[in-house]
Amino acid sequence: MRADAKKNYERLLATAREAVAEHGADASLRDIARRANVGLGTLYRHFPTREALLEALLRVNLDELTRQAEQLETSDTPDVALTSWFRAGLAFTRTYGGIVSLMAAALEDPDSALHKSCTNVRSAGARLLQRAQAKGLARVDIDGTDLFALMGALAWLGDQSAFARRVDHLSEVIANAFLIDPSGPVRGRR
Amino acid sequence: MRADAKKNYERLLATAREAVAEHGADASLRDIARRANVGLGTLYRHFPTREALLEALLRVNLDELTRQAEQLETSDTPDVALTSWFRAGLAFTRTYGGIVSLMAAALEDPDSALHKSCTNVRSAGARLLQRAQAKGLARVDIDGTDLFALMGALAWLGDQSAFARRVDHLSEVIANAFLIDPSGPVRGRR
DNA sequence: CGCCATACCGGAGCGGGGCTCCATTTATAC
DNA sequence: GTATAAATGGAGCCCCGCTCCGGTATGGCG
Repeated sequence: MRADAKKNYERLLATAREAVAEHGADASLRDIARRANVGLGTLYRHFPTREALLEALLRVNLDELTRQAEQLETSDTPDVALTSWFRAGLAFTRTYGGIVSLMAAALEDPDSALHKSCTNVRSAGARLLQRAQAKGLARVDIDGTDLFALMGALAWLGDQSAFARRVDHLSEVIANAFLIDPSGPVRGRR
Repeated sequence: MRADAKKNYERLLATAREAVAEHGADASLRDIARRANVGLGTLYRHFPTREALLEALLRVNLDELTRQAEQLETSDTPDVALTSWFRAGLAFTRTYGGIVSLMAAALEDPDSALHKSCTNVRSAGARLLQRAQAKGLARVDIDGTDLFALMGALAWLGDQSAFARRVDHLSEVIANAFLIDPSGPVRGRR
């Protein structure tokens, strides 16, 4: 890669980070190019699709999330491991607004730049789930995609200002839904 | 209202119904006007905002949903009443794609044309929930807004093609999360 | 050092969207 | 039949995503 190209690439990425943090996943690409002092054509050459740009932005975080799951796979309390990973995933979705629908779409589109990262996350979560299921600590009628879906649903709630502050509470509720507490869950605590 | 105005109003509504059914809540207003053989200005006079148009489209369904809840309030099995209303609400969100984020936003915006219908639905659901809670059949750390949020989250899942076919299953899972079965729930049935 | 192939750049241009505004047309009351 | 207020419709403005290509700068080579 030529020196000027690399410079522009990194400029774009930095600017995109700001813009997406500010306006969510559907930030204006034209605006990003403008703010990076770069032509629109340049942006599109480096990132042919919006997914490609977001992939570059999210790759680090998504890989980190997968790594975390792998690390938690050795835990001897698979239920705790599962819920804490679930929380971590949810926390990640808070870094940028509106990314979760892109990710959901990417799951089904093998050509999306986000496809691989997303399926990686899904499988990582699936393995954590399976370990919990094997010890009778989680419902067995749930699979990795269901787990991803529930995380996505909660992430969507986090994007809606009417519901955002209830996400923590609702994620507990939903976690209780797929976990099985052998000592009998204490429900309706309030 | 002048006769021609009324004619156009109804044409627009009919066309909008088709277009929104086809392209979801963010269907092109320009396109709706075109397909209704009506100027864009005419559309905007009758429906000054997109919310206003959707309000006209959804009013019937939303009122029906509220009515159903009121009817179920006399049920002597409040848990069954709650879940069947929850399902009905979910079924409603399937009539048009992408309406749920509009509704979530309307909940917090008193100026939205959809505000009243949405808060009505929320309160109707809240009453059903309270009855179930009073008989110890539902978690008490949940309120009407939480219920609305969970319905919205499932509706969002229904809009994502990767998750749509799991909605029925996941709605059972989530229903189990806020219901309390006194005989002890049979979890992980599969 | 200077030259040239080529990788790279930028933005004009296209189609489409939301929304406004007002000259023109039309319905209706008299 | 006419006056008048109501209603119309589309041109116009700005934003968007995306493509395409004439111009420009870089880096290797003589």
